[in-house]
Order: sequence, then C-alpha cells, then structure tokens
Amino acid sequence: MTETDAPTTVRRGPGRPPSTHAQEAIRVAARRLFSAKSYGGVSVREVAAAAGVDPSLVIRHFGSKEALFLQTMTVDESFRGLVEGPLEELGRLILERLLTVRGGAAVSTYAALIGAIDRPEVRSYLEASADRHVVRPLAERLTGPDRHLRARLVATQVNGLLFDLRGRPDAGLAGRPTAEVLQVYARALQALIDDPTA
Amino acid sequence: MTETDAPTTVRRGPGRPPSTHAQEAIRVAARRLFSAKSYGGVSVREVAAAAGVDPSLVIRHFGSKEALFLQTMTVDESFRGLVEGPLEELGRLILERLLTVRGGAAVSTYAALIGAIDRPEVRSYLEASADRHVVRPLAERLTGPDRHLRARLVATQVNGLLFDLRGRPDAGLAGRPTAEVLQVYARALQALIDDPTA
DNA sequence: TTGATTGAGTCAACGCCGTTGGCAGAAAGG
DNA sequence: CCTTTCTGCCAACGGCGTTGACTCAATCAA
Repeated sequence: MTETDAPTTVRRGPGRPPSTHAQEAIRVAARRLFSAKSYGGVSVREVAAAAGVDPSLVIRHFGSKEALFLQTMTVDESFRGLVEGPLEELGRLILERLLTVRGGAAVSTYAALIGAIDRPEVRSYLEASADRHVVRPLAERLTGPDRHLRARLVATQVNGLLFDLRGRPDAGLAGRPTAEVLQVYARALQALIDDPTA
Repeated sequence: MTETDAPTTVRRGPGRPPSTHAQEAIRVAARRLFSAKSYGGVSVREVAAAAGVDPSLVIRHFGSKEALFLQTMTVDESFRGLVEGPLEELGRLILERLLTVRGGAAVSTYAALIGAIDRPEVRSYLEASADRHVVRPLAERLTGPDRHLRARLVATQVNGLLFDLRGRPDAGLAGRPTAEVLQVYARALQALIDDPTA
C-alpha cells in the first residue's frame, strides 16, 4: 500500500514500533489515584508502582507529572453539549447533566482538577474548557443585555457548585439529596439565563 | 475564651521569655509570598530567606508549613458581617463588601486558600468559615422554604465568584469591570435570597 | 543477513522539598 | 549558683519530580 492512504497507520521510519501497553496501564492507574486522592497527594512513584513500571518511565512517556495529570483528567466529554436545550429550562438541564450523567463523573474529575488549580496549565485548561463548552455557546443563545457576561457568570455558578461538591460523590450539599439541590440551584442559574428585560 | 485573668501576660515559669520578633517577620513574609504565588509555589526555605531566618526556625515556631499558611491566610475579617443588611438588596450588598472592602483583600486571600484546597485542613477551614459567616446567619434571616439549602447555595455562588476571580486583583471577569459583574451577579444571588413563594 | 535506527525499560543519581535532632548561647526564675 | 525555657544555627533524613546513561527489542533499508 502507499503512504497516502491508510489513515490509521502513521508513516514511520525504521525502528521499534511504539507500544501502548505500559502507557495504558499508567493512564488507568493515574486516573484511579488522581480521582481518589488529589494531584499533590499522589506521587509519580506511586502511579508507577500501581502500573507496575519504573517511575522514570512515567516521565519518559508523558513528559511530566502535570502532563500526565492533564492527559488523564479531562472534563470535555462531560461538558460537551452542556448548554443545549430550551432556554426556559436550561438551568435545570445543565445541572441534571452535570450531576447525573455518567454517574457524576464530571464532579469527581472536576474536583481533582480544582485541587491542582495552583498549576497555571491546569487553570488554563479549566478556563478554556468552560469557555469552549459553556460561555461561548451559551452567549450565542442568550437574548437581552450583557449576554457574554451573563453566560460567563453561569459558568461561575457552575464552578461554585462543582467546587462545593468536592469529595461528596453521590450525596448532595448540606445533607440534601442531589435532586433538591438541583431544583433550588436551577433557579439561580435561570436568573441569569432569562432575559432581564422581558 | 476560657482565660482566667491577665489576658495580656500569661503565667510563666522560669526561662527565657518568648520573642515575637522573628515570628512577626516570618508571618509578614509568608503573607506576602503566599498571596503573590500560591501554597505549593512557595517553599519554607523561601519564606525563611525573605524573613532573614533559618528554615528550621519557621517549622519550630509554627509547627508546619500548613499551620503557618492557615495562621497567616485568614478570611474571617473579610467575611464578618457579610450577610447583614436589608434582604431586598442583600445580593448586591454581599458582593459589594466582598469585592470592594479593604481593596479586595478577601479575593486575593481566598484565591490563595483555594489554591491549597488539596489540603484537608484548608478545606475544613474554608467550609467552617463559610458556614459561620454566611450560611448560618443567612439561613436565620431567610423566609420561605428550603432556607438552609438556599443559604448554603448563596455561599456556593460566592465560592464560584471568588474562584473565578483568582489572580485578577482589580480587573473584573471576562474583561468587564467589577461594577458590571457585581450588578449582574447580584441578580443571581437575589434569586436565592428572595422567598420563592412570595 | 547485516546494520542502522527507534523506542522500551532499568538503574543510579541530581537538586529541591518539608521536617527533625543536636547543640551553643541567652534570658528568666528558684 | 543551677535549672529551665526559649533562640538561632547547622547538618541531616527521607521523599519528591526529573534526568542521563545504558541495555535490549523490534523494525526497515541495503
């Protein structure tokens, strides 16, 4: 076959082909440990031991501890399509998707990311992620004044909720079940989604 | 609070009297560095050098890096009396106090604390602080259903705003000035403060 | 087949970190 | 006096993220 087709295989020169075996083991171990503990609470040596590889191999393959963290802890899948649906009930819809979809994976992953918010690259990723999946698509749909600012502040409200839900996988806030929290907080989101002049 | 008498001088036995000289230098240096950088971005050795003392002395006097952090970075002064005032405009009042009082010291201090949210003791302090200064006093004043939950979610909204304001001392959010952010976000807070059945 | 090239995996080490123990001296009380 | 208590300094510990040197395996080109 020629090198112009076969999109699944990349043109490579001589040499041993890359193996995804250890990489996957590291990724799985890192995802589990980072979710259970936190960025600072997990050492590269610990991830390596859980994956059954040498600590230096982790850095070799992923560049740095922070790069490994960013590659394994992503929220884009949970955020995609978050602000779709009728505007009149979008506040409730957003929260439903965040808290219930995929067993609340967004919550625990976001918790880990917030725990590493010290790191400039983590902060950049979270800002870009919120901008791409929430602020910009929502601002386009809103009507009335201050559309971009209102969309940004909806993201702020979501950040606050995800921040406060840290470490409480299924239980809600202040001892309240998720459904109750969802219903009340949806009103607050809706206050920024609705056109204030209408 | 259970001191018997002589609040300024403590009963002491023989020995050299404690000096507050180095402690204060360490406290000042720590406050400045932790505010400018973050918990993880400042080393004990760095604080010690800025204060002109030995690194081991920092630990000797404060117990640990985390204890020094918690002793120097407190938000209670900024939070006290935060939810006082007429309920009809309390949303605006809360944000005004947070963003403008004492040059926004609450924002930068809170940013540093959030940056160390990994640490269980830091998380406990923030939760207790929000509970003491926001949730409980506000819940007592609210009317209508779900008073405690609504008060808790107002704190959640505040957390979201302080989280998103990280590192932007005076500038607002999304390029908007503080006043504009304040006015719009106040509506969102007010949506939880107002009695939904009224 | 042979040789070059590329990546996998191992080991020891580097510099920095928070923290601890030991020790010399100073300032108080008995 | 001696004892006690605190200061300040030094060296060291174990752990951290990361790097360099090295061996070995797998692939391609000649």
